[in-house]
Amino acid sequence: MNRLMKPGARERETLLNSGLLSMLGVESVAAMMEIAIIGNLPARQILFREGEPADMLHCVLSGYIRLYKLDPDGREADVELYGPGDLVGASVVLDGGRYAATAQAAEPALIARFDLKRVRDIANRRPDLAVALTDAVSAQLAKVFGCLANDRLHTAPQRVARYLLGHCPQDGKAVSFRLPYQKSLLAGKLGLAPEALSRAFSMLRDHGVTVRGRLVHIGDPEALRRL
Amino acid sequence: MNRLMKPGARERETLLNSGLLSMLGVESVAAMMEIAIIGNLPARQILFREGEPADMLHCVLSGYIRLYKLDPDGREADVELYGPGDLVGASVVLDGGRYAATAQAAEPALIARFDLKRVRDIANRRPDLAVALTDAVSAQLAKVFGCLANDRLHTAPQRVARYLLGHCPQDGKAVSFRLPYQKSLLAGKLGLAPEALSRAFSMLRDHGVTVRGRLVHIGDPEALRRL
DNA sequence: CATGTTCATTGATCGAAATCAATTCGCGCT
DNA sequence: AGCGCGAATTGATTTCGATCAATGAACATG
Repeated sequence: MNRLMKPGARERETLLNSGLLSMLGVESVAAMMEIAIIGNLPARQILFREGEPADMLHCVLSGYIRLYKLDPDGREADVELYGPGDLVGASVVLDGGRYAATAQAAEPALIARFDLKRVRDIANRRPDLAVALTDAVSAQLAKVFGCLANDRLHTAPQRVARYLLGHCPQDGKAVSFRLPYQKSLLAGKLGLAPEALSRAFSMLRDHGVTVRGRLVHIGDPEALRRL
Repeated sequence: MNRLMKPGARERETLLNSGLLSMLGVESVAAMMEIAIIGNLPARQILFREGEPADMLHCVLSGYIRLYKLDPDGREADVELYGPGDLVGASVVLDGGRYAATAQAAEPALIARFDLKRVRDIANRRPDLAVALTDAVSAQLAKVFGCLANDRLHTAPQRVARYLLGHCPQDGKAVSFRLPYQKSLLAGKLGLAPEALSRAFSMLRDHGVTVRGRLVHIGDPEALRRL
């Protein structure tokens, strides 16, 4: 990783608004800031690999981090996609565990890193950190439950429709917005091959969805909700 | 729920060996025992429903609890299956969240219930509880990641083979064992229709797996590992 | 021991999505 | 603005698993 450094003003600002730090009291925030190390990752850089001893907790400041598992013959399955404010690597038992999956920068990214041992030390002294960690991991667990059920219950076009709805600024009226990352990433996140995502988009054309490049226009959100 | 009661000697013993309590110091154990309520559930009883305000944490003492999500038209997708020692309902933010899925007793079950507010109070005083909770939820998260990747990467027979291998007492030699629950439950856990599980078993017959009722015999674990 | 009910298996059909292959498009570069 | 490469689309094919329907096995019940 390039350019390890202490957090500057910008990074502190972003960290303060992150899922984890925003839950903490001022003293715990200070303690975490103290041990934070900022690093920037070039695209495709591996943050950690499945099975490695886990020694770091990470928080995304900008960019996206893809979490995936490998099968014996090298195929990859994405299990999570972390964006700004998200905690990466919390699926690890706080003490002495190993990473459950591989994390890779999907694009150039800025992250904060925390030494896991020191996090644990702080958590043992400051319950608000421990509780905030539990909350963060619980929220992730709930999200993955949703993803798993979504996979098992819905077809590709339905999953895409739900994703779009979840990213509509408001509800009810027509909207346009930009996909936050490239389509192959989105496909992975939804558990689809890129081709399947493409086909899903073209089916949704009949339901008022227009896509050009990363620009998506949704004519009638209600129609999408009904599938 | 029938017969609410304080934990007796048997229940205390089981609780002490549970995933959560076994990680705690004696004082935290005592505090948790203090607020534990034992209940037994008849088969099919609902413990809580998706979307309800979450006010209880549960620990399975015996039996199995099925966690599932519903889609609009009433179809169910199992997302987790909890057995003795497992923590149910931890996918809930500790403060004021709602249950992310529905929990149902898959068979007659004995559980311990903890008032979530009081758990949070204890966690705020006793870091070891907060940290143990984080660990428990982290472990669940890692497990679900594995499940999601498994779903996306492997076919039905492969998933069944992996399940069987994961439940083999030892490795390398032929073994027999009993499925811990009925096959329809196993099918749900693996994200399969019961028919698909049946077919998977019959394919595995050609690879040294014999099934009669709940009894499974595995002739050559190595053959299974190679698919 | 008989009986009814739930659970499991088997067969046949259908639909959804992975895969392979071939263009085409969009985007970053100079 | 045009170039070039990776990303995205489209088409054809195949595989896998859901679903429906019917039979068979296991189990609790009286």
